[in-house]
Amino acid sequence: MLQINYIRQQTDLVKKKLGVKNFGNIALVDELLALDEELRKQKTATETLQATMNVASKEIGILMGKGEKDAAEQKKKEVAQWKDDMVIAKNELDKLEAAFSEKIVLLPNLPHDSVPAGNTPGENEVVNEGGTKPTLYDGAKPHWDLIKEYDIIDFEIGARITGSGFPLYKGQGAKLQRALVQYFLDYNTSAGYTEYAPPLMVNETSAYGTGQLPDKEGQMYHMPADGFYMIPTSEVPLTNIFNNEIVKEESLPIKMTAFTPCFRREAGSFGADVRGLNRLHQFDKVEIVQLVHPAVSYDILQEMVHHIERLLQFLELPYRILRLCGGDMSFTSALTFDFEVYSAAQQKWLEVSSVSNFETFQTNRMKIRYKDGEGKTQLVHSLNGSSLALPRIVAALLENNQKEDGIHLPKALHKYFGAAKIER
RNA sequence: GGAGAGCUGGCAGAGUGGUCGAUUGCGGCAGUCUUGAAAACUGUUGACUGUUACAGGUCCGGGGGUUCGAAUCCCUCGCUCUCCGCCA
Repeated sequence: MLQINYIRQQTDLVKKKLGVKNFGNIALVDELLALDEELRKQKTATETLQATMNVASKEIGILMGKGEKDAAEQKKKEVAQWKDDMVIAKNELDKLEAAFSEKIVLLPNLPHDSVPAGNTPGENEVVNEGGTKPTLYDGAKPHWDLIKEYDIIDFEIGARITGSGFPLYKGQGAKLQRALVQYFLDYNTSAGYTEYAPPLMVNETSAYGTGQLPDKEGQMYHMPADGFYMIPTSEVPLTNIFNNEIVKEESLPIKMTAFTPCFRREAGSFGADVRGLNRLHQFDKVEIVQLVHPAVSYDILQEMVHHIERLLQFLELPYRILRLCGGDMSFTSALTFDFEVYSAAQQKWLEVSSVSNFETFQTNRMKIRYKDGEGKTQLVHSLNGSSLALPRIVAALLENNQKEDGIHLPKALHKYFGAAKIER
């Protein structure tokens, strides 16, 4: 969440940047500032009264200690008179604080200066492309047909067990998942990321910390009996590992990676986008997260982009990298690069990774800080990216590499899959 | 699931209604000593908020209550440990 001090000092800039993000309620900034002023006034008044009462209470204590009971009783009566005022002042303060915190979490992160204006995916800026689109043979099919032909993923049975969007991987399909996960994790850990296997459900505080709440309330599976949410991405538990900690400056950057299934309700999604593996309620993903020194966060963002780009090159998939425009960026992000791979049979670009710098937006909520050279506590910057989301990678691998004699896997996977191709 | 015991500063661990934001030890930092280090000794050392700076306010697992005053008493939730039950 944004820092009120910054909003106070840079009001016009904040409004301008919210405009770039296509935020609909810029008047909220002025509402917040008014509320903030009232809040601080009330706070001063309440605290002054509190200070007076504290002094008097202390005096009573001293009188009691000396055994001057009558004087103490007299003083007690005096202090009791202020109590009602205190209750009123405190109530007012609580009300203002609740109103304030309810509103400040509605402001999205501010976009970085390099974020292009725009509201639709079409306005995203292609910053790099790589690989070559394959030429498919005559009998080529989209992946939803291939998975049946090879009997590697079954949506019908998954739907019977749970519901639509919960695929059942089978045989070579299940093994391919395992191979990809293993490969991605090895690739990340060899780049210095520490591997974690975090909880798959999180509590409300954690979901709030990374910004899923209150923004994405309806998109997570919720367990009301226990107050838990199924994670939509391992970003949530990973980033929360350092929740409320002051880390050593020299321990930065903190690099984390994890494989987890991800759960998304995808309420409101429909149409051709959801066909086959393109959009699921449960899918596997390997994630990278970094907590870094603010001075270098944009260098690290570039480093993470290169890290993921190389991974796609190893997978020999045609890809492109997009700098998201203001209106297409997530609520929490300051700058995001999306990676898409080309899935040849459905002739579509599929998003397989999203790499973002959140600056202090998440760490301000989670209070993840370090002490700088002068001993002052500062918020670290948080970044994350998918490396990678599996289903669409699988879709592209199947479609792009299909041949008469099977699906030829990229070299990098042979060792992990234990074979060079998927056979009928 | 049942019974019991706990939750205090980076860690250990005192504190059971009043000058307690908290004794002490360890650790950290600085200094003395030393060629250097260790040891010893001395000093210093929580976070948030706030102020030009001071002051002030808040924080002893979370929330609520009693009281002039709560780390301390009460309620409630969470977590940890021990025992029993069940179980991958």
